[in-house]
This record gives sequence, structure tokens and C-alpha cells, in this order.
Amino acid sequence: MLSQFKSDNNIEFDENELLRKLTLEPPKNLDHGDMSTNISMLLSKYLKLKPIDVANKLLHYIDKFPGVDEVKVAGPGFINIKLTMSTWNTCIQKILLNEEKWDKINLGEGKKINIEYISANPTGPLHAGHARGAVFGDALASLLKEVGYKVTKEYYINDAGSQIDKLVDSALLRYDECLGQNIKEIPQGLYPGEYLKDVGLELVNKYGKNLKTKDKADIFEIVRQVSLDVIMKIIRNDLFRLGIDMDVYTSEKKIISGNLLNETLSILEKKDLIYKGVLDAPKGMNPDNWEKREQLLFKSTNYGDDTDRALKKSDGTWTYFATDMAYHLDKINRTKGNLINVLGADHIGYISRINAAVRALSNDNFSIDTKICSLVNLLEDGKPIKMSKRSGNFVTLSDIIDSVGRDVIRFIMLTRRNDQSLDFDFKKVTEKSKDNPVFYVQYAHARCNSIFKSAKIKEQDLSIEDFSFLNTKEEIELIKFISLWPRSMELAAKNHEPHRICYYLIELSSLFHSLWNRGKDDKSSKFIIENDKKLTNSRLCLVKAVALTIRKGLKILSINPVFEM
RNA sequence: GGACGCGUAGCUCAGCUGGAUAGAGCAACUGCCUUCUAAGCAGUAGGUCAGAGGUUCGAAUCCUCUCGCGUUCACCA
Repeated sequence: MLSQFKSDNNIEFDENELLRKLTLEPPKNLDHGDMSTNISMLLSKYLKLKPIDVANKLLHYIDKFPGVDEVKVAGPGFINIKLTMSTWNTCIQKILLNEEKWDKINLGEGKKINIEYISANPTGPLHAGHARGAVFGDALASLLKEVGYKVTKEYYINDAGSQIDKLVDSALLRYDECLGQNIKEIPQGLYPGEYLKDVGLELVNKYGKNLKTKDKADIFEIVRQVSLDVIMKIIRNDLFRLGIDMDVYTSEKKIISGNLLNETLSILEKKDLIYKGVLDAPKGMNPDNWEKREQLLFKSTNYGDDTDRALKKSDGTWTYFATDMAYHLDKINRTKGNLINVLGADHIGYISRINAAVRALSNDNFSIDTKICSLVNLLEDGKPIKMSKRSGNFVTLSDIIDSVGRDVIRFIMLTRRNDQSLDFDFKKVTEKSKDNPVFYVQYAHARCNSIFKSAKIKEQDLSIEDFSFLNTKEEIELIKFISLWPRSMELAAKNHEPHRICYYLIELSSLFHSLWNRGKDDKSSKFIIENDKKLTNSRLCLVKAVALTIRKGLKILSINPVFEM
């Protein structure tokens, strides 16, 4: 159409440039028709005419397209297109004939993508803060899978480093305790949590008193392994209860003992990205507190970081960042595609160096998108819940699952953009009202199901033929909204923003509830009309399409649909 | 002091990557259960999108500066 228009008007413009800026999408306001385009604004520059006049020129090009009912110029020069009623009726038919496939989009094209999330230290059970990253990462993973990526869900176990020494010491204390020794108070700096009693018990079960007779250095590895086994079992169980199943658990210790650090180093060396040097004190810091040390450094500033980063400590051992680089090289090698990290708000300062690392190690072939999940404030009826890590008195993920259930946690934590902090109020999230979106969406689905029960027909027994009976404004609006589902999913996936799925479902539910209530004031608007089988059938098909879409959305969020409430 | 994020209705938040009159829920006020589930619906009221500039046909959205809030800042992990 563009080239036709070009020659007709004898003008020149860059079609690619235009197509990039061109929009053809359903407008916010449904009164503006079904599709809307800004093409006349874009062309007005070349034609040296007002957008409105351009639009009027364009009208007769557009109304020749099939399925177009009416074309109007509006506002500053938008061209609004109204599609014929039958377009929408066939739309519902297509949906029901291809229940599984009608919304398939192939954004990922089978490309691999690796998403690392949770990666909580294996020193204790998961707590509330972990829950958000866990749910977010998991929903994002299944969303990406849904749109055609090959997704690997990965957990990095930080089973090396000083926190493991602390863990071993804490475990040995509990071991003594299990052997009947009075351990009194847990010393400062060790992990006080009760869960370590299980580790002590396991050590006694496996080794009896035998560990007592040996040097600490000799038993370190044994205790370390038993502690990790017990705690990772707790963590996996917490994740299982949240409905999360990771594909890969990677051990930091294995990364260190393998050859990856050397590989990393040689890649950086070849690219001239490492040097021995001394870092300057950060701006604003008192230079008296600054100790100058010569270290092996990575030139992350070449990739936009504010300062270069240490790979080795001054005593020559690797930094955490160095092993993390090696780990990311490992992920790049395995994935040969882009990476995603889901981290907590306290890792904000880490983003730019890991970006630099991935770009350097992948030769700029791949990139990493770091999603930061902001803080979760736990509240009980508006008042903050006090937690103290010191006393081991903090709310665990397991506690939350016990009190509100998995579906509520998942939905609430996803009904917010990841970079916004989130209030999680135990009282509010179990409330059953519109204030609580979980029940709102579930209720819509339960109502769908209830209609089929009243009609004494099963979803799969509906006849999918004639939908010309669906013609009220509200029905068509609902069909239109359902047809937007693949687009919503695509946008959510492209932007790595699973919260959009939640908001879509809430809006869909709202439209459905509204349609339902119409039948209260006006009996002819009910879904089931006693003596009109055809009308009833087509309306039930619409209900089915709603139910299908809600289920698809909930499936991505790993939330079970409810059939009765 | 630097980095990153946030600032939208009294409160909690969306806003489709630059579109038309900025939207939901809660709280307030009006209505709707003999009816396919009222855990719901319809309506009223509530806004200088923190502030000031800039980019253009057009800005809550992009850029710059200012203010406020949050997270963070060397060999920890």
C-alpha cells in the first residue's frame, strides 16, 4: 500500500524508517474503533500537509482491505478502523477450534536462554525475601518457555567461602548438643537457627561419636557435606511447596576446582582486559580509611562500569567476583544464548560489573539482563513484623506458605512490577475481596464453571459453528480483549515483565464479572436463555473462551484455577 | 560524594516503550441479592502525573537539571 501511495503522490521517504515508527494497534479507548494507526502523522512531514489532510487522502486506500467495516479520521489525524462483526465472530471460532495453539507465538524461535534465580546461600531455609525472587524468576521462566524459548532454570549454590566455615562451626556446635553437651548460648557470628539441630542429628546418626576424636581439619569436609545436604534438602522442599522445580543446581565449589577460572583468565588476557594495579578510593570516602593494595584487576570500565574490579585478593586468592565470572562463562558455554539473573535489591551495585563480565566473556555475542526484585515488607494488619536474624527469629518462606498458601503468595508477589517494593500484609492477602486480586480472578473462573453446571453441559460438548448471535457491545468487547491475550503475553515476555500477565487476568475477569451482572438487570443478557439453544450455545462458547484464557494465564503463573468457591 | 531505582487520586498501584478526555482497587457517598455464585456489578466524587527546562505534529512516558524517598558503594558472599 505504501509504494502505491508513494507513486500516486509522487513523494519519496524511507519506508523502513516509517515502518519502525508506524503503529497499528487497538486504541485504549474502544470508542475509537478496533484498530488505530498514526501513519498520517508520520507522512505529514514528507507531504508537507497537516496530518488530518494526509489522513483523508489515505482513507480510500485502507477501506479496501478485507474485514474492514468503516474507516474514520479522528483527533489530530489518527485513522481509526472498525472491523466487521463477522471478524470477531470468526475470532471466537478460531480460538475454540485451536484451544491449545491459537495463542502460540514464537518469539524465542527455539533459542536457548538461561535464567538464574533464588541462589540463596545454603546456610539456612528460605525466608520471605527469597520468595519474591523465586516466584518472579519462576513465572518469567515459564513465560519465556511459553513463547518459544528453550529455558534453563538454574540455582547457584554458594557452597564455598567464609559463610561455609561459619556453617561448619555452627553445625559442630549442634553436633555437640546432640551428644548431650550443654552448648549454652550460640556465640556471635555463628548461625543460631534451630534448623541446624537437624544437621547435628544427622551427623550423630551417620558418625556417632567418631567425629569427636578427630582434628577439625580432617572432619571439615564431612561436616560441610552433611550440612549442605540437609540444608539444600530443606530449600528444595520449600521450593517444591511453592511449585518451583529448578533444572540445574550448580556448585560454586565445583566451579573453583575446575578449569573455568583459568579459562576465564586466558580469555581476559587475550583481550587485554586484566592488569595488576591499585584501585582509587571511591569519591566521597575519607582517604584515611583507604588502604592501597596491589591486586589483579578486570577492566570492567571498558564496558561502562564505574571502576575496575578485583579478581584476586591481595593475598592472591580469588575474589567472589572472579569465581562468579567463571560461573558466568560456564553459563555462556552451556547456553550459547542470553542470560537472565534475578537478584535482590541489595545487589544493585553488582549489575554493571556482571554486564561487563558477560560481554567480555561472550565476545559481545550475548548479554545478561539483571532483574532486581525490591524489598518485601511483611506486615500484619498494617503493622510491620519485627524480625531479627540474630536470634534466628525471622519469617521463613515455609511459614508464609503455611499461613496463606502457595497460590496467594505467587499472585500477590507477581501483581507488582519487580522494581517496586512490595507490602505483604498477612491479613490483607487472605481477605476475599476485590482488594485481593487472587480471589477476584479465581472467582471469575469459578463462575464460568458454574454456568456450565447450570446449563448441564460440558465445555467440550459445545458446538462450534455459528457465532453471529454474539452481537452486544459488551460481548464484542470481551472477544476483543481475549484476542489481545497473545499480544499481552508477547509484551510481557519481551520486557521480562510477568506482572503484565496478572494485570491482564484482572482486567479480563473484570469484563467477565461485568457481563455476568448484566444478566441480573436484564434477563435477556443472561448466558443461559431457556428456549434459545443457539444463542445459549454461542454465549457459552464465549464463556469457555474466557475460562480457557484465564487458565492459560494462571498456568504461566503456576497457579491452580479454582472451579468452585 | 558516586551508581542504580522510585516519585501518578487521601491510601496501594497499573499505564501496552511517544498518541486521542491519565486508569483500576481500597477508603467516602448512591443504588443492585425471590435471579447463571453479591468473594460480584452499576454510579458519584477525587489529578498541575514531584518541580523546571528541552526534543516534536504530540510527553506521565525520551534528554538535562533541581528536590524528596529507597537500595548500594574496596579483599564479604
